[in-house]
Amino acid sequence: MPTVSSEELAAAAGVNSAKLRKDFSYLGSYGTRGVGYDVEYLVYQISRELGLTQDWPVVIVGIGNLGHALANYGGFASRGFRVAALLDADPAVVGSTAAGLPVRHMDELEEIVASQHVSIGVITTPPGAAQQVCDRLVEAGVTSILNFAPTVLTVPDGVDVRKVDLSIELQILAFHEQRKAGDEPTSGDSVLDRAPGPVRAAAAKLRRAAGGTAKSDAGKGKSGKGPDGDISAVMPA
Amino acid sequence: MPTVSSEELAAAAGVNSAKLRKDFSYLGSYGTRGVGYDVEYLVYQISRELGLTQDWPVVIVGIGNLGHALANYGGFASRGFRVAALLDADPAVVGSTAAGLPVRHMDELEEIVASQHVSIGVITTPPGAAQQVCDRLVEAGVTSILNFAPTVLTVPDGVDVRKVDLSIELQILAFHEQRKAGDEPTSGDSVLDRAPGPVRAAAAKLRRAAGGTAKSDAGKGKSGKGPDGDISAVMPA
DNA sequence: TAGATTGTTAATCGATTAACAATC
DNA sequence: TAGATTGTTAATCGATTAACAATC
Repeated sequence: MPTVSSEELAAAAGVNSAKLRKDFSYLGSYGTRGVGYDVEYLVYQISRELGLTQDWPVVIVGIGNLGHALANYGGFASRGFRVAALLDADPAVVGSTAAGLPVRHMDELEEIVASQHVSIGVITTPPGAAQQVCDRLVEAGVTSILNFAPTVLTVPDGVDVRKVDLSIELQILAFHEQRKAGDEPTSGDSVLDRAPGPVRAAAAKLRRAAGGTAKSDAGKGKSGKGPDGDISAVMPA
Repeated sequence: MPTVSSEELAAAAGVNSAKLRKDFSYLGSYGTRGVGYDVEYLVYQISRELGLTQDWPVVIVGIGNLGHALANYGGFASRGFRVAALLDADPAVVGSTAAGLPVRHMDELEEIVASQHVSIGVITTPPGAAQQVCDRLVEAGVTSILNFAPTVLTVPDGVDVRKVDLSIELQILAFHEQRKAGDEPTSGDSVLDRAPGPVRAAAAKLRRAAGGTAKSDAGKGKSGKGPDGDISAVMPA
């Protein structure tokens, strides 16, 4: 399939074709009127804009179960992420092997970051060590940090931090479960249903989205899609 | 602090107070005019609506590094999630202990789900086993599945699946890194800047959001917040 | 009563989408 | 040329927010 139309792509993604064309137009004019988009060229342009064509060396600090799991994670390599080093402060762990790489001591951090031009660090330490590790990463020159520790990190301006809370998705599932069960004290209804007119309508809409069959893959039509179907809007950050 | 006003809460959260009041109103009228919201009562009502006051037994299938890490994850218990069982198909793993719980054989799945009323299953198996495990969870009565395997699962209507891709957040960081570096081939500018008028403005807005200091915690003012600051809008699902 | 603050209406703002000129 | 499809404008839709009556 050498080319694809906005209509086809939009149908596959479950979105409006005008929105798709408009979104693409922000990247430039990569389509051909009367023909569509060249698939290979489009994939390249989008990949490039998202930074997926670059090689990103990362260090993982804290090689417990989660650090191990991430080191082995297949999805990293395919997105251009390369594990430059695994680091730990525990002498009992240093020297062992994970995902074919040796675990090195934290003291080597600065040298590794400098020599391999590492700009992204992943923190998988226990919560108590996270801020200290973060400070050291920043000091060494890392400017983006992915934090799996349940700790809110403080960083200087110019450094990005993203926090991954592994229980967020479980909370979203539980929210839906609760609504599937319809086990509210009063007659199976949520407080939302006791609210007046427009609120009740919004509640019904929420319930349809929650009880629907929102799959993890896109393109199964429009039900459960869009802002109304995204219950994460009402979940805490 | 027994009560709090929408103005205070909005300032702390970095949102508009009218929006906060409107959002709260969807849960009911829990405030008192001239006074504000009773903190304890509000926390309870929101927790209840989100399902955080319930106990949710979950099974974790696939006790490799990631399964181990999740079993040990402190955030689960505090959100009402209780690990009902750890399961694996590998006889070499069955019988070992993780997070103080014995790893049990997959053959016990059906009995555990039925007797402990498990409605949520977590899949941390290798990708090749995920669909098979998923089918069996569904057959056993599980209606919500959290999938960490890099596999798109097919489930019947009425079953919710959420897929966790551990590299998504890394991709977002890399996207920002790319823009910090400003290392586009042509004079440090993105293709976005070569687009006409309104598009260039949107691109500049995106760059401000990307290059800004978006921290993982809320409440540091409005910069980098809101839809414009959420780069995930342009990331693939 | 006077001051404070909610809950909600109405105005504003921005995002989505229908429509269509441009053009392959 | 006729048909197809993009890129963009203008209309529509929905979400956010200013404003304020209700009321503690």
